[in-house]
Amino acid sequence: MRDITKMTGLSLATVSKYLNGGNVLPENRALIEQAIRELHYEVNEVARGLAKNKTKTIGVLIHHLDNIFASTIIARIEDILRQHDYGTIVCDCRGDLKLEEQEIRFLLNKRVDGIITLPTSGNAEYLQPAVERKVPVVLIDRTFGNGMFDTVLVDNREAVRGAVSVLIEKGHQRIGMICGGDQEYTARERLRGYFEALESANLKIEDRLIKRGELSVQHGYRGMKELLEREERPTAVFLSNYEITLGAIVALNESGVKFPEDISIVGFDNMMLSQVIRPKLWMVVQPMDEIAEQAAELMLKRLEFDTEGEPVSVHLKTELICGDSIKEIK
Amino acid sequence: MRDITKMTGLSLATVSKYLNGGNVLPENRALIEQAIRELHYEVNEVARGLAKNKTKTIGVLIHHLDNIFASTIIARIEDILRQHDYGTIVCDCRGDLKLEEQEIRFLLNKRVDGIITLPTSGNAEYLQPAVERKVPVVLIDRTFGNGMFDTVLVDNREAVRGAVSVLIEKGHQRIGMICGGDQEYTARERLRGYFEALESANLKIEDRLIKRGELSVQHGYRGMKELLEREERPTAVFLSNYEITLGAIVALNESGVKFPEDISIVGFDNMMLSQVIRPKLWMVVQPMDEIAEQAAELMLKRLEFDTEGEPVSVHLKTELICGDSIKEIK
DNA sequence: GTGAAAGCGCTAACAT
DNA sequence: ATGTTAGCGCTTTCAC
Repeated sequence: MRDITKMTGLSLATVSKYLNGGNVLPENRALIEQAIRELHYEVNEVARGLAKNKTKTIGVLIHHLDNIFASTIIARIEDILRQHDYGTIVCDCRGDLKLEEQEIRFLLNKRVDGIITLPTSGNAEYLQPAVERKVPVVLIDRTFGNGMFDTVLVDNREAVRGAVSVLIEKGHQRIGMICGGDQEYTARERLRGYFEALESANLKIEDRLIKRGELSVQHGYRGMKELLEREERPTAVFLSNYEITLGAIVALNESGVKFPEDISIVGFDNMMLSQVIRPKLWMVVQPMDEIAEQAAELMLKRLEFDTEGEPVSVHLKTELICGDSIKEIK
Repeated sequence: MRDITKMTGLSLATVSKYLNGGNVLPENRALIEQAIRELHYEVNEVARGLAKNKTKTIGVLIHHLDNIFASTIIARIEDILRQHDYGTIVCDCRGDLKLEEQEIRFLLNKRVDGIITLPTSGNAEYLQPAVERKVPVVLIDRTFGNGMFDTVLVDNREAVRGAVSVLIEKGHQRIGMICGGDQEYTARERLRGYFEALESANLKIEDRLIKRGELSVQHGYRGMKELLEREERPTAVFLSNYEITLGAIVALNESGVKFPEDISIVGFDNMMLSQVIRPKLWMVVQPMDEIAEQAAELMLKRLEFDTEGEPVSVHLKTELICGDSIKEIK
């Protein structure tokens, strides 16, 4: 930049003004533009960040980056933010609470302008440093119910209730559920949807049919195996996320149990899976793109306008895709 | 930081030294530590970055973040780098050459210390700015054959040759291939492996059996459909990446064509898929973790030691997973 | 519209 | 071991 002033005879202030879109005499503008070209000048965003106290980067903290749901959303968010000149620093805390806390500090030290997160933790404690620094936070997929942050959620409860109701309508009474742990908001909501469906059909809730655990292929696999071993097998099982669905299907394949003949299933999260697997899976799918868009938009709004306004909560609908993985019984 | 000096009566230099692990009198150390605690002080990495001309962040530029191969690798890289105190700015250029070029500048302007990339482009042009600034670059999965950058590759050609040879051994003569476009290094290599296998078995290469296109579910789907429509159907098809495999299987399911009875297939990239899909898929799998680890390590080496040494190229082996998706014929 | 000067928060000689 | 000082590359106030 100094070189530009030398080359043009203008001052730092003028050049800076030009760079930031201010008014400059046409002749000077031309001068500067030429200098920039000749010198291959590019702004040093670090210096600018220091001077402006804004880095034009926002931190994205998620529980698992190698998770189709998360990575799809992040990809879209990144895309949108970049179009608004924001970069994103992505941190994956691998489902580790300690790491999650550290990562927030890490991002804050890098002076990100905002944080978008798919939380691991069940409480907002770890976000305290961000609150103190008044760095805006947008939550995706999970919330803490304290109403302190902008949030993008999906109607998990409703989605599961609907899907399980379909099972019930088709005559299923003993319906298994493989889901996440009670400490997770999303898992709790999905489980509640399951309960609600059973209750409103006056079916009894059997704890042995519910397999709580990680949202992992492993857990899906083991959960399904355990359900299959029971003397009174469920006639249908709800699989409450993508990884679990995958694992459960592996278990079925291995055990030679066919769906929907021997057992009915409904999966979650990945439309593609429902098309690839034969017979076609019934599946609850989330509007990933919209989740991403809403989250990015909420963040951009905070950044450009009302830094202090009331937290906003966006609720999105899921969709139930019909397939052939449910058998009508009785 | 200024507050710390006031609180402790020490100078900026001393505090800075402490923060950077220099020698400080035990008493002063204690003083500083207490001040830090009371003030909730955290380094401003932006300011530090400006002063040191090192940002401790490295840019990761990939063609598609919502791609299981890419996101798995990125997740692991991010993990490793963070353990060495490096953050990562992830950019997804969505397979767009223009964007890819822009993103490099974007990263450079953010003054990343290094760039790791899974390139979209077939030539190194867009990396020129990085070279000029002497920012180290590590290539993953694809190379430009100019030997200018550290690179982590997989034996694509060998992998496909091996897999196709298995098909041939099992009696297949008309073997289809659905793969990426000729402008992609990886696609070219895989195709060459296919050719080599056919040639060494003295089978003729039929261009009509080769479906070049995007590495997308779409292309896999259409490619398979087209192959199925031919009057002389291939008896086997090699599917040369994960998305293509997925798409092809959808096509098979839709068309009611069963594997391995009606057609044999070998997939690529995702072990999980091979377990979930029934019958079990034969599949070439890449050592994702190792790819990530090698890439991260190459980058760290450049950063900490020989910034000027000769480019290193790491070659990794793939694995061929046996399944039930190949029928022995004749 | 332009320029001079102060300052963003930190590091790195250099001198003590 | 500690303090003084200059400076990293840019923005921004305030005169002009």
